[in-house]
Amino acid sequence: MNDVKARPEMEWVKSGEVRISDLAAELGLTKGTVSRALNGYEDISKKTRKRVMEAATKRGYVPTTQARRLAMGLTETIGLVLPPMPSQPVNTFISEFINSVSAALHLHGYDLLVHSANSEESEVEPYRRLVQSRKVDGFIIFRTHEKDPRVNYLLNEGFPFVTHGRTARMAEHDWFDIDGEKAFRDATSHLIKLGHQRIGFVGGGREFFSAQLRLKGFRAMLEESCLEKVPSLEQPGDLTGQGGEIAAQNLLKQTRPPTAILCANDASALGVMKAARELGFKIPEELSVIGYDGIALGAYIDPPLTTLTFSIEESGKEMVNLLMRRLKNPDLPVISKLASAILKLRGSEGPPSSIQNKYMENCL
Amino acid sequence: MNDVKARPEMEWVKSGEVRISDLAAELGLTKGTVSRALNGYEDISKKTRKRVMEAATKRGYVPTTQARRLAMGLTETIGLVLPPMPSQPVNTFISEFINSVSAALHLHGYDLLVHSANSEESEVEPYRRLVQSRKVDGFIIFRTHEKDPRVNYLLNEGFPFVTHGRTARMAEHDWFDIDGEKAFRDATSHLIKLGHQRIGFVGGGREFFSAQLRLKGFRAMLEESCLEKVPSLEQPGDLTGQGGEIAAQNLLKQTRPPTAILCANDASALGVMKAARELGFKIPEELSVIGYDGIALGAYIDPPLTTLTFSIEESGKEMVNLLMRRLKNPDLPVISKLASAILKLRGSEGPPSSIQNKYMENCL
DNA sequence: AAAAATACCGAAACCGGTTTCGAAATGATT
DNA sequence: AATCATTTCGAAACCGGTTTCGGTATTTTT
Repeated sequence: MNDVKARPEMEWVKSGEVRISDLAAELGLTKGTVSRALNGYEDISKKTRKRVMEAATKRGYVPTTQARRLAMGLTETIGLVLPPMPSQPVNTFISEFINSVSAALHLHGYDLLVHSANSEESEVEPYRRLVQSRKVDGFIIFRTHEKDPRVNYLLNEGFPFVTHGRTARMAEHDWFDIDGEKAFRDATSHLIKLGHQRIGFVGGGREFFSAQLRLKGFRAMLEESCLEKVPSLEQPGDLTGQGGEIAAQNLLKQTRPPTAILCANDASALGVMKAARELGFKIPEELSVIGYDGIALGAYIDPPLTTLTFSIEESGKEMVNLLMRRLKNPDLPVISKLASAILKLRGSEGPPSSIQNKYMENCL
Repeated sequence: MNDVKARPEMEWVKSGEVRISDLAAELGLTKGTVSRALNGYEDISKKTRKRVMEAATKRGYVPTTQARRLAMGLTETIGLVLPPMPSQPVNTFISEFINSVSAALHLHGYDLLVHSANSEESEVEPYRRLVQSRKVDGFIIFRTHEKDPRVNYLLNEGFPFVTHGRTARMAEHDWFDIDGEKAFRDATSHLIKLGHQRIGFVGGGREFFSAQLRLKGFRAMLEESCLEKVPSLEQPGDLTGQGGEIAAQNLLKQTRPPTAILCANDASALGVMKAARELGFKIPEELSVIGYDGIALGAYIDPPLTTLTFSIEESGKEMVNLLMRRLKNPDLPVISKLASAILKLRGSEGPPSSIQNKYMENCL
């Protein structure tokens, strides 16, 4: 029927009825002794330890978390504040990220407290509340800004945290990031090698540092390849499908539209593809599109979306490792880890149609 | 620069340094009195209450959560256990759901503890751990099975919870659900009215009760419309894109393939569309496809996916309301709420090509 | 003005653990 | 056998709040 009776020794005793004092009384010991026996202190004889542990499992004793945490002065909980979401419907990233972070934390005996952000109040307010009420021992922050008020606040408080993404103060805190700059250099280079000369770029909002770095990688590769930087080919976006649509319209209605568009994430890439279809551009024959994020869904559309992908699970694990290290020893020097995204060719890019290929100039 | 100095009265005092005993000493009161003053007890004079509250805000006092919770014997925390995720890549639902639940809980002063499930262990194990260690006061469960071991366990323990989705024991616990049966009746009816006679169905795995109900709605409407039930047109699925692909191949390679396919969720619908493209079926001219979930991304593919949609935010809110009611008074009779999904026509369905329309028979 | 009722606050127990300290019991040393 | 070192556990403080109970001080009643 179910797993409930998989533990015969529990004899249908409801959980959570037995306290440490019950156990102590039953064994003729004090609760201090029982506690030390259970926690592996050295000053407990093998015999009593065995006796205590057997009684504990027999009675199904599990220490009450709240009491333990109060006594030990820590919460064994990490906070994760979700960004306001109305603007980000296509967010498969977040659930995977939460899942991997939660799993990694669990290995260290930590819990994950997920808090939602209220878009009306300041971005730091949730953090402040969690810090002041001492609900968490540390934070995992993602979607960093270059000047990030959350980072400023926590640094000022001396409160532990790790970011997913760099900030202007990255020398002062632990962080994990994907090398978006290199990723976009790679993607740009790939397009250039295919023969593209006019490449559009759909950005991800000035507020996100990572989006800036992606743009930087794009520009760097253009320059390296002696392609002129055309301001009108760089369109702002907002990491949403809608933003991608608008940006694509701005790009494709130009007299000399780009033959390829690089997008700051997959959601905008989908918007770009939609707008392109509506304007009669065939992908990839007349327009190459490349996204970033590697969302699984991209493999199911037509044509499948070429994208830059990375392991969300690894991200979660690494960040948890960084944070645990920091919690164990707050005085360690800050460290960081930069992982790389890989270009996953799925078919939404290809060589440009021959017409345009006149403007090729030698780089030297 | 940031919001840190938005509170001048705090004077750069690090948070969390002041305890209730400090406050009491400073005011010449006992901590009991301070506590009662802060918590609105009636036996405190207006004057002292004012004095206490002013001192509290001035010193930036915030009670330590762990201590409060221990004293009050509750955790003010709700647990949410994520299903093992490797099989569910297209999961925009979860993040939105977490967000809305978290926001709703926050209004009641509750926190959300998100736990990940380990696919190797029993499904109830995470719940058991959280119950025994008293980390949460209640659970929010989603993706229910008809015979759900988690529900069995919690009912047996008498532990509060609400499910998103019904179960075989739905008379014994609070639940919220979308009326998937009606939704699929509607969708099927819509297809029939368009002229479809052979409609395929891609299921969602026998283990999910909701998927069963969707199938039930599909069958009911077929029968109501005097269309014969063709077993080979009902394919099992697993709520993933891959499952959809396989199911679609099984359907479309038949000698008389369906002219429309109804899918248990959007992810499988995307798989179906991919397989259909690869087999040369034009959507919606030669094949109509309808999904379920209303994922935002469906609007960006070609053709945009017609789907059954519902408000995730409402789901979260309602479930939290049900759970809060239960926590306040555990002895109340169980209640439930059934919301309905609406058919969102986006273009992946249409009338069948004329060839097939021979088999129309009169229903009476 | 004495008695009764009320307002207000202190004292102390309590929530359920952890950890320090010291004492008793045991074993080793000379 | 007396002394010293070790092992092992009890006692009690502590974490930081909440809540019950009872006792003054004050006000109201008669």
